[in-house]
Amino acid sequence: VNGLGGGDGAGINETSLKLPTIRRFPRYLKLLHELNSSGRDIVSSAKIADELKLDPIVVRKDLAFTGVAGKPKLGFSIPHLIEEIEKVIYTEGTVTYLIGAGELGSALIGYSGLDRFGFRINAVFDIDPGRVNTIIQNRHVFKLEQLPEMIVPGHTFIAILCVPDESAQNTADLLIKAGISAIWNFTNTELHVPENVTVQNESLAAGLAELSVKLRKKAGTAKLQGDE
Amino acid sequence: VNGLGGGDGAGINETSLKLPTIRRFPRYLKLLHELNSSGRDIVSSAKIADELKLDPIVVRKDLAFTGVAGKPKLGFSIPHLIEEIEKVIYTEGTVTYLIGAGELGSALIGYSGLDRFGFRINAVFDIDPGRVNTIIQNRHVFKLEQLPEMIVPGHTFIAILCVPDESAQNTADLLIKAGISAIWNFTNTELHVPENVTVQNESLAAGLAELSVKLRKKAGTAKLQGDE
DNA sequence: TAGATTGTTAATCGATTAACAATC
DNA sequence: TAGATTGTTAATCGATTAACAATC
Repeated sequence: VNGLGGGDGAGINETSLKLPTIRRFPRYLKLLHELNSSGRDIVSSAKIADELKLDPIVVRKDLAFTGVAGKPKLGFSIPHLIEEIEKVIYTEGTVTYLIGAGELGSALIGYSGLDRFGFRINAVFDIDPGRVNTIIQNRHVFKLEQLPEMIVPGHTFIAILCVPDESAQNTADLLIKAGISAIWNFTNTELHVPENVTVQNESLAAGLAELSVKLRKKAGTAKLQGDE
Repeated sequence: VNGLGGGDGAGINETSLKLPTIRRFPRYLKLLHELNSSGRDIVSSAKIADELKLDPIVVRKDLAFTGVAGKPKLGFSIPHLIEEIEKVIYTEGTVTYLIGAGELGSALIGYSGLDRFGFRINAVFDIDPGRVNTIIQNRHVFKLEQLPEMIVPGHTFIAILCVPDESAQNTADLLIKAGISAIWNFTNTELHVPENVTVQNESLAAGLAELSVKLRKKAGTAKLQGDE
């Protein structure tokens, strides 16, 4: 599969791939692209760990999943790592529809931060007559009712859900009925979906809560010294 | 060890608050508000677990951190839970500045999904002359250079970083120099900051990677049966 | 060879899950 | 009381950290 040698092939073993590892892959990928652009061809786990403030052992274990073999005393081939990590992250052969061209939705249309991961929104939908058939961020906005006929067999369809919290479940139901494979949920609503539909929740609220507690902890330790 | 001294009572013991618990708090809060609006006054851990698809034991352990005592056979007081969870999540006494009024930045200004957490952007800054001194989302955009003079002792200042990846570190350096306490980082750049500055990374790329792998795993198990 | 780095196996740590006692 | 739910202690599971062998 990946040229590098032995038949049994490198390539990712998705079954055992751990969630924290998956979430670190984009960080590796970005760094590797930067190193690559600067003309480097090989990098050590120590170097990566240093740049990303990780433990070198974590890096080695994560990279082991790519199947790319490192060379002792030298490190890992940057192009090979890039190739293999992209294979995991790339949403190849998927069609992505954005639902809800409001504030957050239009931001995602205009957002280029995910381009390097092969991310591309294939069409934009909305239910608001004021938005339907207008151009937002250079993209035509389709009527949501047109979505079902744009879902055909042979591809994986991902819906990015950017509607108001109140309409989240109703819209999800419509998408599920239309045959969507996955929902990337940017609302704060807990979606109820059948087992065969994948949901990825993106919760700003969770991040804000985390930040808030971090700050309070810091303030706490700053004030009451001599504790601990 | 954490004396927290006399006052005990209810209230959160921040020291031992776990990260997964913190990230679940907003989900509890949203549900509790909904139950409260529907006229309920008390709720069991089983009911919460059912609504949020969690294990009831997880819910009880999480709620234990709030210090609110449940009543056997009945459940927990909804208003009390709301009060205590809000104490953890609310960014009280903090001043929040948004840096970068591009696509993502303006989306965050217009986004109301965090209102219930007491979230409010106090001022908006940008470096682009085409944006400075314009009104975006009903908010005046200040010149970034004006930020330092708007940081004064006695408050905690949070910067929401929505600038292009390439200018992320430079902008962070400027914010740190100005005396910011925390950076909510929406860029894909790994920020290098001194120890006393809190960073909260919000990575869309991590979420996309997670979704991508989930989908591939599902497709894999659907296709190759009996493999291993 | 000597040295540095990979790669794997074992130990620790933390979070979830399970079991059960306490209580209204 | 009986029953249901809380709350705590123990067991399991998973991820990180440590130790060390393999290798170029």
